[in-house]
Amino acid sequence: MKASEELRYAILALQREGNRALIGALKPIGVTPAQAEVIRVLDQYEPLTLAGLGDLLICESGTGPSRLVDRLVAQGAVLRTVSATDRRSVTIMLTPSGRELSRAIAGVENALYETIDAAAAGQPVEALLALARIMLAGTPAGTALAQRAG
Amino acid sequence: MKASEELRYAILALQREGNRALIGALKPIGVTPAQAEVIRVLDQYEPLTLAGLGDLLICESGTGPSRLVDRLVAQGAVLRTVSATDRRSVTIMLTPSGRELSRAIAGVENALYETIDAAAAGQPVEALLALARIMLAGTPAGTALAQRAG
DNA sequence: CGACAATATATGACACGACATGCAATTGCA
DNA sequence: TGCAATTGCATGTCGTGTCATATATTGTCG
Repeated sequence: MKASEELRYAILALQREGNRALIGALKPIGVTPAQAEVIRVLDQYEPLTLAGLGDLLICESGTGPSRLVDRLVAQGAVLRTVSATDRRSVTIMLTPSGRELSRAIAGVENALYETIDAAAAGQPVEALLALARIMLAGTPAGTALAQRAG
Repeated sequence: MKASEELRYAILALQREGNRALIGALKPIGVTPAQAEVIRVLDQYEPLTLAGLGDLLICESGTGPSRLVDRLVAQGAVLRTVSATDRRSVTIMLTPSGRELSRAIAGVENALYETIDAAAAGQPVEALLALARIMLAGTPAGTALAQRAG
C-alpha cells in the first residue's frame, strides 16, 4: 500500500476510533462530541452568531449548525436570541447549565489529552502538526483550527 | 492550545476536508466514499461475508455494513447470496459493473494520492504513520488497516 | 433428541454531515 | 425611494455511523 493511501486511511481510522472513545467518555455527561465542541467554543468565544460559530467549528455543518444548536437549546445548554441590530442573525450564548456542562466536558477532554500524550510520547508531534497545517491551508476547517489554536 | 488538543482537531479537520474532497471527486462516478471503500476492498478480497467485509473496512459500520451493502446491491455493483454451507451468513461479490466501478474509483484515488504526495513532500510521513500505528494498536480500525496495508 | 447458548445478519432509533432550496431581513445602488 | 442582490438562517433530503434490539440459523451439551 502506498504511503499516501495508508496516510488517508490512518487519518480516517484515528478519527473514527477517537470519536468512538469520546462518545463513550461523554455519554455520562449527556452530550455528543459535536455538541461538546459547540459548548467549548461558546465558553471561550461567546457571544457568537450562528455563522460565527460555524466558522470556528471543525465539525462545521455546511450552511450552518442550526440543528446542532437546536438540540442544545432544547436541552437548556445554550440560549438563542434574535439580534436587535440585525433581525436576520441570532445571538448564541451559554446558559449557566451550559457553562457547568463545559467544565465537565473539559475534564473529559483533559483525560483524553493525557491518553494522547502518553501514546505520542517521544514522537515528533510538532512535525505532524506542521504537516497538517500545510494540508489544511486555505480550507474552512484549517482556518477554524488556526484561529482556535491562537 | 495544547499539542494533543491541536492534534485531535487536526485529525478531525483532515478527515473532514479529505472526505469532502473525495465526495466531489467521486460524484461523477456515482458512489460515496464509504461505498467506494467497499468496492475497492471487495475487488481485492472477494468473496467475503458481511462480517468479513466489516473487519476489513476502516469505516466499519458497527454490527455490520448491511445497509451499506444494500445500496450497492440496489445499484447493481455487488451480488449478495446466502451461503450454501451456513444459511446465516451471506456471500458478497462484485458484479462486472462493480468491477468497472472499481477501476474508475482507482483512478480517482490515484489522483488524490498524488495531491497528498505533493502536499506532504519533504514531510515525515513515515513518522506520522508510525504514530498512527501506535495509537491504533488493538482497535478494530487499526487491525483492518494493518491487514490491508499488508 | 431437545433446550440453550452462540453466531450472522437485519432493523429501528437517533444524531450527525453534506448538499440544495427557501425565506425573511438588510444592503446597495440607480 | 424602490427594487434587485446579498446575507443569515431554517429546512428537506440522503447517506452514513453508532448503539440497541430482533430474528434466524447453527453449534453444544445434557
